[in-house]
Amino acid sequence: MIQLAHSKVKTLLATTPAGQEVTVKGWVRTKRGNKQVAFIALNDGSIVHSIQVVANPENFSEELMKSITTGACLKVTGKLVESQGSGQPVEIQADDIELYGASDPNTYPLQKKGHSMEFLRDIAHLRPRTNTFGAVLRVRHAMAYAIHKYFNDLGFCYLHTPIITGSDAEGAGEMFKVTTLDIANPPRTEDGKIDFNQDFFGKETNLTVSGQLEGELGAMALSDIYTFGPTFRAENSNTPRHLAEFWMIEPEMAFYEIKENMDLAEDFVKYLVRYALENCADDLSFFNQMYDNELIDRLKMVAENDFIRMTYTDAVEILVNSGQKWEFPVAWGSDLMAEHERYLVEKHFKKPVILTNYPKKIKAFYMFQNEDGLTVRGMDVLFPKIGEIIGGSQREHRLEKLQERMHEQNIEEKDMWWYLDTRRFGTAPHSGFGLGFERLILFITGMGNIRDVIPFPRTPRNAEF
RNA sequence: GCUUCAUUAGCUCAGUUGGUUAGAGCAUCUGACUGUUAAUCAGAGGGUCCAAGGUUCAAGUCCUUGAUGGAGCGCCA
Repeated sequence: MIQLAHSKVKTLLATTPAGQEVTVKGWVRTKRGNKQVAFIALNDGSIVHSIQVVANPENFSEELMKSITTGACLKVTGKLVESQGSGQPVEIQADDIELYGASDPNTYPLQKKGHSMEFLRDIAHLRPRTNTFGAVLRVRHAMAYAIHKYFNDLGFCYLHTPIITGSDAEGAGEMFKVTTLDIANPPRTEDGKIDFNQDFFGKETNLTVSGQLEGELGAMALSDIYTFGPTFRAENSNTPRHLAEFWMIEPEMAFYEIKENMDLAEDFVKYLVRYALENCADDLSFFNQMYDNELIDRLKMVAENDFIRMTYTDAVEILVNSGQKWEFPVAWGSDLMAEHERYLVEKHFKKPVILTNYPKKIKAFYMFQNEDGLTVRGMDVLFPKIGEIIGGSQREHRLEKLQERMHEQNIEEKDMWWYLDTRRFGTAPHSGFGLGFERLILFITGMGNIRDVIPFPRTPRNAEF
């Protein structure tokens, strides 16, 4: 493995200090002290903590000492010793300091004290340098790794589904158009419509809103696949839980029925929560202390307890008999509103809930139809605070039943010939679901707004950076 | 998209019933201090009160419109 001449802060903080010479490189968080001694908190993003560099100003030029301000980048060489102060186990007695890049304190926007999340969003190019975003980005990385590890260990195959898609029947919301046509003066057909035959792909194309349909094609050959990639929805959604560009994990499994689908979803999420508790302890402690005192307790609760599983019909009965006053009335056949889902998860059960067997009229055409003729085998996993974290279903694998639903929803068979082929040739029961990656990170970190768990959020009227 | 709240110093905010020269903490700068921990102490500088229009003798404050941001809701992951 590569050996660098400098050490990460994370490594040094876990090293037994014996006066050994070390070199560290990072960005200054704070400097304090007097003419006799200066304390520099240096952070390189390897861990939420900074390392304390102790410098005797007499050993360095006045110009250098003045340049060491919040945000400046330094290379420090010195002796790693046990700290005389009580705030940290080790510190570096600096012998040599090199200034890589100064940072004018009058114009550098980050200060040592707290900033609002809204302000930090305006300087998203610099916010990774804060404790909070460093921690978010490390947790985000750890969760991405854990997702691949989980599925790899289970023998799933990572399938790359297309980002540019030519299918417009997915029905998961408004799509972003992809075109190379001159939008000011597009070519027209004889009847005046835009002639997409002259476009790059020779047809109308969009950014994907889901990799599911292509994922099913993979599952019908490799048995168990998952996708993990960016997803785009051109919906004008202005909430702390929606992004126009987000990342989604979509496993798709041949031979899984709805029960196995729920088992996998529950095991998967619990694994990720346990992984975070075991591997992101420093960052989770930081979030628990700074943002949400109940975060770690809540994560443990999710990791250690079974999720509630119940049908839509039973949930409606609970809601009707709850005695609550609803802004939207509860009735069998209508979709559950946020207030209903929150009541079930946060008040009634106080733990995650998986709802299944929804009325077919409110769910997508591809969901498996139950014997009752009324419901389909969809499932939603509902979490406290963030609501729906997973949506999925057992898929309708019977050709005639699938065609029937497509006709009812006016979906053209000719546009979906390749999807229907899986039902024509060796069809099999299969299931899958979608996990919103950023919603997972919201839950794991306890952050309140989805725009603060992705490096560069894309939302209506905002595509800066 | 709907509803609602907000926008005052670099940041976070206060600003009373519309009334003289718009304040605080932090940050910055200067000085003090021999080990600090969001260091502390003393002083200084720092303002197009979101924009445009209106009411009024007088607007940061009231009205209208717009912009931006937050929250709730819808759509969903």
